[in-house]
Amino acid sequence: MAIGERYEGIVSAACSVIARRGYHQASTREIARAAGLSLAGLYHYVGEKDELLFLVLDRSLDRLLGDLDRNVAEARTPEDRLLALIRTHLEFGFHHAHALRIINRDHELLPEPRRAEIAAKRQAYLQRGQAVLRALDRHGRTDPELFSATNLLLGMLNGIAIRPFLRSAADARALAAEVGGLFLHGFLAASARAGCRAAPALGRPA
Amino acid sequence: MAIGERYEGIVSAACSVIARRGYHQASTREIARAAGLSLAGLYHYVGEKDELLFLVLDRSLDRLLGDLDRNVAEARTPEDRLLALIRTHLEFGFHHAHALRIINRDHELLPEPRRAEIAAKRQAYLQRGQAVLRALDRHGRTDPELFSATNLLLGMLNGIAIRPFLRSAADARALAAEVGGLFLHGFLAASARAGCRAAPALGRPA
DNA sequence: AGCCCGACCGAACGATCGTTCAGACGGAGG
DNA sequence: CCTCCGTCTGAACGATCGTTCGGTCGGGCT
Repeated sequence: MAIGERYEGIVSAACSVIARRGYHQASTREIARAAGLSLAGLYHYVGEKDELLFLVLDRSLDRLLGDLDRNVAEARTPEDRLLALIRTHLEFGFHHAHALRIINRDHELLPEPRRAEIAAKRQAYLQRGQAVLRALDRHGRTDPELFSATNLLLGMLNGIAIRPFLRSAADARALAAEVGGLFLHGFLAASARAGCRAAPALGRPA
Repeated sequence: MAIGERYEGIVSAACSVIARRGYHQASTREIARAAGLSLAGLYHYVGEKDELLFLVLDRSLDRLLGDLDRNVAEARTPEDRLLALIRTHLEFGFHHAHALRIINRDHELLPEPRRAEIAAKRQAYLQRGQAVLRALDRHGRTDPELFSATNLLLGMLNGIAIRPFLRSAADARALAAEVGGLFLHGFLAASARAGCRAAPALGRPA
């Protein structure tokens, strides 16, 4: 077995066990068993349990950010960049469901200073989304408004990326188109600041 | 101290501690301390730790469903019913942030059979949302499409209800109007089934 | 051959967990 | 007065947790 291969096996075992049981319920013994090592053998490779969670989070966020930057860079229009972001997130949720689950559920459980390092990468992801929306804005939205809109979008994506909606890669792409259409129309049309009540062109006169 | 008052104090102490620390990290000793009892005193009122989580979830979901039904019944149009749902959810998130956090984060941790009982109430809430969207649909969406749209909407709401966006009740109302406008435009305008690419009236000719 | 060192294991450490039990306290009912 | 019962407690139980330590094994180097 090549060196480092064991290490990869440990990280992926930790990802699987932590995703299924939650970080604090995932015992080091169970992770060691999933990785095919004894408990002491696991501690030969990692210093403490926190390091396992950090490894999973750090690698997953790096991959997600890499996918996002690659896919957004290929898009030519602001609309396509939004659709690329949505598609990237949903495809990541399909291909790495365990990792996304941990990112959204267990990211607060890390002790400092590793928690800050992960939080920075999460914020970097949020800012990518905010930049995409800013380029798309027609209403002169302020930064706080764009920030909350970004959270709305990511909330939508995470709400469906976790649950078993995505059974195939085609599902992910179709759902991306659906979410893209819905959010794009709403974001472009809605006047965000005023408490506008309903769509004016509803065919229902007051 | 009136009878039952202690019980209420225990439930609210459990809600606070579980929300802050997570269910499995919230020890029965800490909950007892927060309720002003000894550990054994807590067990005089509660059979096991699971019961504490169940009590918090059950009461919170009852209150959320009650609020929703009351507010939706007051609305006269399908659009207003959607806005009432959004406002109800965000106001619940503001007034009972601890409870909503537990509902969204710890609802899977209950053992059977209580887990099924809570899941039924969660599904009842989802179906309320699905019914509101069905009445609003113009595109003849199928039930699975309405189901995923409901999850999109609730994902948006939970994404912002958790984080410290809501600093005041006025914030909750303003954000409800913003979310309502955004989602309503998107839901009414988007053609959900086809993979429509971008808004056609963007002023950008292909 | 002798040696070293990374890989790995069995067994144990102290801490904390959920839960239980025998009993103390105090007021109500006889 | 005594007794009963609901309320509440200190102290402990066994289980499981994260972590550590002493030691074994085997292949590469000299």
